[in-house]
Amino acid sequence: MLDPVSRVRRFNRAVTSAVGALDNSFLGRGRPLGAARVLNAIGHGHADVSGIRDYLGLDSGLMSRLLRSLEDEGLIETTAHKDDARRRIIRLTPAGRREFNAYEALSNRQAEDFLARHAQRETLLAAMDMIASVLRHDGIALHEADPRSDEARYCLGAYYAELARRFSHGFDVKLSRDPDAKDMVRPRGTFIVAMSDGLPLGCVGLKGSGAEQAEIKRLWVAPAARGLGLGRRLMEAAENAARELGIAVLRLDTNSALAEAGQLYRKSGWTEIPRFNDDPYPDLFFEKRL
Amino acid sequence: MLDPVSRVRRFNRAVTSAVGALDNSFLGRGRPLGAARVLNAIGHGHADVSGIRDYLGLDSGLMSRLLRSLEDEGLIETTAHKDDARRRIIRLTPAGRREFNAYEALSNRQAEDFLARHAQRETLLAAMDMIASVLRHDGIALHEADPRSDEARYCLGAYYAELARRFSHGFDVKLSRDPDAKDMVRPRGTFIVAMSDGLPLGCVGLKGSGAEQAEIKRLWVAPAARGLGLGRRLMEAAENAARELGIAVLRLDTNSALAEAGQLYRKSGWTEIPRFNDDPYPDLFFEKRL
DNA sequence: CATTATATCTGACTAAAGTCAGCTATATGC
DNA sequence: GCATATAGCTGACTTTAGTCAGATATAATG
Repeated sequence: MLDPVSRVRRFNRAVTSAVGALDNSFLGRGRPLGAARVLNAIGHGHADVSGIRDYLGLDSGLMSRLLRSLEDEGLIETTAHKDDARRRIIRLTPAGRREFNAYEALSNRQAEDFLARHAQRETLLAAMDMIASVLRHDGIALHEADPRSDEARYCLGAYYAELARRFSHGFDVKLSRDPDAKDMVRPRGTFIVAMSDGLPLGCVGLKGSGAEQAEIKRLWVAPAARGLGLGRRLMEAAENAARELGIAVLRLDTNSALAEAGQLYRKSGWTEIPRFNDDPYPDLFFEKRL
Repeated sequence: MLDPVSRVRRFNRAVTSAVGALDNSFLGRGRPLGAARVLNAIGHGHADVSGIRDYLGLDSGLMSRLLRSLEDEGLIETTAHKDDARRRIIRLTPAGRREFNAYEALSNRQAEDFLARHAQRETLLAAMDMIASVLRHDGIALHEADPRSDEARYCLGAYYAELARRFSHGFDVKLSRDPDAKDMVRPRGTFIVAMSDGLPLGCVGLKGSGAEQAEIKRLWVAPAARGLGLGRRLMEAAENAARELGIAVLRLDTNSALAEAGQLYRKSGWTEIPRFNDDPYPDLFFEKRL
């Protein structure tokens, strides 16, 4: 009925009016939108003038005036940067914090109303995660994290849950060769998570032993981020980290039920090798020389 | 990791910047956004001044000036309404049509770029359909349509495809008691589709025979619109139409694999009755006295 | 036909956003 | 130490959006 482009544009129309409604609710606090946006940027942790300017895409003159008006209202304080007195650091005053909290409450309220309109929350949220991930595709950042950190554990939990769903006989971490977290921390190995605006979207572990051989473990990409090439990016990051650590040969095990993963390995220079462990879950084994 | 409200707000942030980008690309044609929006509204078929004003939420004075500026550019022509000379009818000139097409090309281009960034188009489009449907929840309109019309056939096609997916032994329309289209057109019966901004989201058929008994057929709600209470709305509309047509008893058949449907019927005054036909697919039968 | 309502337009205004040149203070490189 | 670069600020300006009170023409009503 509707072609794909029309469907995207239908989405755009729907979303444009919803965004407009949020803007209008922000005007309810008697402050122009520009000033409200600057206040919110500061509340969300942007502390330096040029950072806020870049984030909001504002002209330096305009920015300066908006800061002045917030200062006149007693909502912010500015001090010179410790190492560079040309730069200014912005901080919310207690009154500014209260005002920021009021804006936060408005935003939260709107988000709750949106969710309340829909019975299948999780389906809807998954759709929103996916779209936000595509839109902010360029903003998906990979960084190394401790495998015991919150974001890493979130990814691992999602990974195990997905294996349990996809393996016909389920999945129990305890039966699998659960890599010791210490082996996925430098200098032995590392653990990499992909984050997009606060939401973890993927992970991969490099499990080393100090020897010149290491293993890739726990490659996972959130359903919301599939199709964006994130698996490949994670694998490249893991391989680069391995090279840095002086590792010459990488191995990994996987299961043929995870078709996308197998395809990714074959397309990026991995070769199938015979079984090299007695873990009950994997049935496919790969190797790559760096 | 992120709570539901934060996820909605992450979505809002992503979408706000995307909408801003579209606005900026629209500014590239050397015309303020307000004028561009009016030109687009006209191009999309809004022909009367008050219609455009309501659609865009503009003040009458501002609207008038924007029309004047488009007229000065030679992009539109205004004539008096045939029956009411106070009202003005707006039409694009050939130059206006060209300019409108340029905006359309920009929008289409953006939509294509968006789709190109993602491997799984259909998944992404389904997510966008769902969100647009929730956002435009109030704009989902039910209207009667010929069961042979494009929108009705789109719905029926989706309905059959879904049955084929959900029935363990598939579904073949030819084996089922396919209601004759004539029985779902007034005065015997009717067919109702739910449309949201050009996208069909659901349907239901009322199959009559001229007698005081009729059957409900083909109740379908698009996956993108589930959880919005659309099934109930469609059923109410069908029951109202039945009352109008002087029908006293409604019957329907369904399959226990379609759990949501059975639940809906039970909750809205239907009672289970014994099998009343020999169609191979249904295994549950309901009746309701109006 | 007079009255009232409606659709659109015009003039006069304001607020907000944005632009740009030049200023001041500080930092950096040679 | 001096030239140059950088960060932020100020003043003067323009554009865009929006508001509101009438004005004008036409339509509907009794």
